[in-house]
Amino acid sequence: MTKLYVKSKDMAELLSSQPWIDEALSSQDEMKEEDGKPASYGILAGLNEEHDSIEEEEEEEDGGKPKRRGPKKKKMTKARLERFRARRVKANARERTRMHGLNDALDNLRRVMPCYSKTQKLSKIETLRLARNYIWALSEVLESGQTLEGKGFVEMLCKGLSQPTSNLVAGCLQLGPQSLFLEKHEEKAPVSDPAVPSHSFSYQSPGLPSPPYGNMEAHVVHLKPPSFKSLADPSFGNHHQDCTSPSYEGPLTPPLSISGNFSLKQDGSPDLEKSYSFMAHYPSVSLGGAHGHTSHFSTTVPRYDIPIDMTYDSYPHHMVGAQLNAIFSE
DNA sequence: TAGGCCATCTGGTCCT
DNA sequence: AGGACCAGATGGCCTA
Repeated sequence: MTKLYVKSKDMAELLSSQPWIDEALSSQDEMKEEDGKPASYGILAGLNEEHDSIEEEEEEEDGGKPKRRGPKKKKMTKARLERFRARRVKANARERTRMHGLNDALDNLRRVMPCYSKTQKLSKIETLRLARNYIWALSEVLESGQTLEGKGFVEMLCKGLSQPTSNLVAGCLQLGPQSLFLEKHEEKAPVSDPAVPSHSFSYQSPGLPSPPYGNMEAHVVHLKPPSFKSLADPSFGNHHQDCTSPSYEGPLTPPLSISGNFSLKQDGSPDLEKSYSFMAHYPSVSLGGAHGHTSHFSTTVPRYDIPIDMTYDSYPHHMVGAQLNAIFSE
């Protein structure tokens, strides 16, 4: 049964008294079949042109004969109705495409977030909140020129996020990289034996609630560079090229770059063709030795992700270790 | 079952 | 006139 969505019962009665309404209503069911979606809302779609005339008549009816003014309303003929429907279907398709584009952009944003999972996507609103926090946190790092403490970084990222998302982010960031880049400042990371799984990635309960969505191992963690001092070092972005670890075929997310993102080719070198290029301007940013007032960072920071849908046991830790050593052994 | 999230439809508004 | 954008409404799906 088709529903009428109108402002008032009176209006519904008024509209239903119109001769064209039956035809229009019957067409709604066809619409439903065509679009594969309920047409319950705006069931009078395409008939609003007629609403105006109806309301006009109502206003003019006080006292005597309704006077017709303004452009003469065309009767909703079958041809007009069909034209309207065609227009509406086209508009719906455009709107779908538009929303898909929006969702794609949101997906791209998810991929460059500190915590990314294909299996458990952040909601739209949480993605935007996390993005805001992420930008904020990175800005803080740039301004202070210091590395954020792991806990502080997590706290900044989780500000304003829902509890489940906070748990997810906190859990992801406590998986290992945090301790990794904190250790870096204490001592040079020893070159790990590629054959031996990296201890840094052995999951230890961080004392935080478990992520609500599956295992830790199901999420991608974007590793942070040890400090943003490295960003100012032009040689930093080349580390991944020197990495001699076996080529990893997993889903590397776009590596983060201050100046944009780049994609990695199969051999691990940056795919400049696919790189985004936008310059970030940071006025008077002090980066531990970096000079200048407006910094154009053209260096890139490689990001290495733990692939999703891969259990801890199956994950090639030695590759992670090699990659991390390449990053952090500066 | 309620609430959150999402995709879609829809009509209005603005712009080209 | 037609397209882009927007916000409201709706129903489906999923989870606690």
